Amino acid sequence: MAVMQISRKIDYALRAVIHLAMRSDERRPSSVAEIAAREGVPKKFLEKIIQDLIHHGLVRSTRGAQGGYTLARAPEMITFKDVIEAIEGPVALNVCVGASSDTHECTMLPHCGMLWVWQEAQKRVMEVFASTTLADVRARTLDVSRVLGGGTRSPGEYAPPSSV
Amino acid sequence: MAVMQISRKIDYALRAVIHLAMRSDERRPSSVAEIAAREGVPKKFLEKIIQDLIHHGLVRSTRGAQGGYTLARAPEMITFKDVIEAIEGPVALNVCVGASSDTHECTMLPHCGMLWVWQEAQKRVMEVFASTTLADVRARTLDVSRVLGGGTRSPGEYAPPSSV
DNA sequence: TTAAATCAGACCTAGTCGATCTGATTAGGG
DNA sequence: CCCTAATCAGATCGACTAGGTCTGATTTAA
Repeated sequence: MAVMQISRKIDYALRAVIHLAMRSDERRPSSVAEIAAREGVPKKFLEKIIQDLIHHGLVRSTRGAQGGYTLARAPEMITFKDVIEAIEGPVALNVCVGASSDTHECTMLPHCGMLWVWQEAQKRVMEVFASTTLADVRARTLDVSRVLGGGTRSPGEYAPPSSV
Repeated sequence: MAVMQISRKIDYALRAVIHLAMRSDERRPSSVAEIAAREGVPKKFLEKIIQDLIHHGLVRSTRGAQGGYTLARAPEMITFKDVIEAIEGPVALNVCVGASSDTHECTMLPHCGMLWVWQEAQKRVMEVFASTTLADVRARTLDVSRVLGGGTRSPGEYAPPSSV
C-alpha cells in the first residue's frame, strides 16, 4: 500500500544494534534470543540479519556458550546509513539513481527530466540517515523515558545507565 | 536489491503527466498509445495507471475517436506528491509512520526510539515532492535541451522550485 | 456505420519478502 | 572430556505483490 517503505529487515537490524548500543557499557554480549525477545523480532530471522551486520563489520560475535553479540564500534560511530546499506546495499530511490553511475538505464529515454528530483530527494533522506547515530537514538530514548517517569510497562526491567 | 525504491507505477505515472505537461499548450489530447510509445511504457499497463490519475482528479479524458488525455490542472498546480499519492496512497517510510496517526503499531514496543528518525526523513523527502511541480520539470527539461548536453549545471546543485 | 479510442475487470506469473528448518561448528563449565 | 549453550551456514518455503496482459464493453468523431 504505502510507498517507499523500508523493509522489515532494516527495521529489525536497527532494533538489534540499538539494543546493543543500550548495553554497550556492559561487557557481557547479548544473545540472539535475548535481543529477539526484548525487541519483538522473530529469532531465526534475526539470526540471519545479524550475520549480515557482522559481515559488514558493524557487529562482533562471541561463539559458544555465554556467547552473543556486541557492537564492533562505539554507538556514536555507527549511523543509520551504515546499517541500512549493510542490510540492503546502496539506496536508490529510482532505478536510474544508481550509486554506480555507469549503469544508465535512462539513456534510451529522450528526456529523463525526473532524475534530478530523485537525486535531490535521495540526498535529503540520506543526510538524515548519515547524520543519525545509534548514540543519538540512545540519548533520545533515555531522555524520553526519564521524562515519562521511567519504564512503566517493561517486561523484565533493565537498569538504564545512570550517566551518559 | 536497493532499498526504498519507488515503484514502476509511480515512475510511469510521472512520465505520463510530464508528457502531458509538455503538450499542455496544444488543445489536442494525447492518446495512451502516443504516451506509451514516446515515454517507453507498456501500453496496457499505462492505461490502468492513467485511470488511477483520472479517478484522483489529476487527468481528464476524452473518450471516443480522436480522444485521449489532458491534465486536469495547470502543470504548476500538480506536484510529485499529488501523483505519488494518487497512485500508491499516503507515503510511510516505516509501518509505524502512518499518515493516520491513530494506528500505532509500535505501542507494544517498550521503546520505539527510531520513530523520530523515520518521521524526520519522511518530512525531508516529502518537502521535495510537495514543492516540485510538473512545471518545474518542464522548465528544467526545456532548459537542458536548449543547452544540448551541456554539463553547465554541477551535480548537487538544486534550483528551488518557483511556486507551490 | 465504422474505426479509433477510453473504460473496466479478470487474469497471469515471476520474483521477492519474511520467515523457518536442519544441521554443523564453537566454546565454557562441570 | 563431555554436555550444553550458543553462533554459523545454507536450503527451503508460503504468501504476497509488483508488473503486466487479455478480453470485451462503451463512447464518439468522421
